[in-house]
Amino acid sequence: MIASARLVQQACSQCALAHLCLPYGLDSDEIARLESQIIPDISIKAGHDLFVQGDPLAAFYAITEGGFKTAVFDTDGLEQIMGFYFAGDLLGLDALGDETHRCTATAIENGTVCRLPFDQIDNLLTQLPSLRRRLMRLMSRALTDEEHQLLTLGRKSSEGRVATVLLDFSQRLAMRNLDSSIVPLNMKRTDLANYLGMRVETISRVLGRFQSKGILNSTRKEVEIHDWLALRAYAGSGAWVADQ
Amino acid sequence: MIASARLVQQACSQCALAHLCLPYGLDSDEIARLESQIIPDISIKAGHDLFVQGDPLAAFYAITEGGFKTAVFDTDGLEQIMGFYFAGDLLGLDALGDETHRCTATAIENGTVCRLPFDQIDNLLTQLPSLRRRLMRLMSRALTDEEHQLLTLGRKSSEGRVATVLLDFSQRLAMRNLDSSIVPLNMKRTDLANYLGMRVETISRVLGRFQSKGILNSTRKEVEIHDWLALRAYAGSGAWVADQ
DNA sequence: CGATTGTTTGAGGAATATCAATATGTGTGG
DNA sequence: CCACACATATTGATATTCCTCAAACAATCG
Repeated sequence: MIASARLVQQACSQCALAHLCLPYGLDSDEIARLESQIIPDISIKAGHDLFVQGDPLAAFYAITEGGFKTAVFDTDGLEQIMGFYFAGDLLGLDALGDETHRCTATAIENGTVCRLPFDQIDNLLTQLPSLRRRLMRLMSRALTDEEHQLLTLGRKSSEGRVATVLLDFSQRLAMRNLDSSIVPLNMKRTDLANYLGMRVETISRVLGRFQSKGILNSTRKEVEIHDWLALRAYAGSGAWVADQ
Repeated sequence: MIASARLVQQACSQCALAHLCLPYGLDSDEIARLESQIIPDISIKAGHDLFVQGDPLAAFYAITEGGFKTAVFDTDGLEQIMGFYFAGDLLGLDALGDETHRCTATAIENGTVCRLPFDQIDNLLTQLPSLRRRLMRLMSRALTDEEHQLLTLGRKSSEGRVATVLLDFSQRLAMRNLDSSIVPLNMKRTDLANYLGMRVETISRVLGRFQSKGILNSTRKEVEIHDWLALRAYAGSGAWVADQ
């Protein structure tokens, strides 16, 4: 599982996830200056928040173990889950604009994080253009991810949505050199349903249909992908809208 | 109409839309340096692209007249419209991360733009921290907007979606000191439908229903809002999901 | 003015939500 | 370590929303 993989050393320079994280693209000297500022190995229990929507930006967090969800809450209390994040992902970039968090980040299982105090990072930013570029790049990636999600919610059927999220998780496993054919679903079904704009029962049924077609094998905690082509077909055009 | 309003002078320092645009928050000296770099008053015809997904970032564009849509295209050619933009809005920020446009910007009607060549802006960025902050802020706002849209697509019924987009457009009129109760719908219904993840027929029916309830008056080109409370109620919880 | 494009309206059907019941898992205290 | 209570997941039956297809209507452009 992504969750239980312990791929991380104390310091960035020895961290197996550095290529996904903030240090990527920095030289060893710059990494040294960065890692002197971070507080590694903070453990977070399932259900606890790293930060809450509206909080002033105090720190970024690099996930070293476990999984998190981010969500925004409407004025009416309507919740929309924006994304799921796993070891190697960086949380808190959402607050870069006005130094206030625009979403809430909650652990979906026990895990550990590195804390990167914002003051210190901000200082480093003025000194290290490469770090500034890296941060910009990560922020830009966040925008791209949200756009993909908009496309998923706007244009795809329930089968297309489920196929898409499975392939997305799978690809993120591959980026971590983990088995991409076994996709853990550590979040609750309600969270997944909320993220995909559908209901838990529908998720259940779609997974059931995929399983009976031999596309995958589904249990409560994970999905094993068998027929990649079929799944990609569902994710691609598995929609009521090939036209318009 | 937003579209036909000609609120703009040649230069930023005299531009009625400066408070929405890049110059906001800069002092007069900084604005002078910025406006010396821009090419104002470029006219764009309906249907033409300012930039295309995949293009290297050459310039930002400030809309001075008219309206634009941005869209991303899937590998399968699936199109999702990401947003609509009007006079005072800045286009091209999507490319800040890797200096490549992630979406296509198309004029939905004839209009004019100011061109801000990226090289020049990039130079200014190293010299003007306030401009850097401003750009960051605008990028962050783009993220927030997309998150709202995710909530709309993920959680709201068709009536909720239509109500939401009308109130959004209305609010943007208010920010420009225009009559916020008369919302022009200059884009085609298909574009609006695509943006909202629904079909043109459904848009039509929802507007019809709203009209017959006295909430608004709808013509092909614009909507006049009468009952704000009702519309807000639809936009807020006008959804199949108050729970979960 | 005709051709084309865009919008509205109607009837029917498919996808997915809702409600209800069952089954499976998970944690806690004895 | 077991048993019970509670949370979560699946399955089934029904209802509703929204899409699909078809046609009429209105606007726009040459």
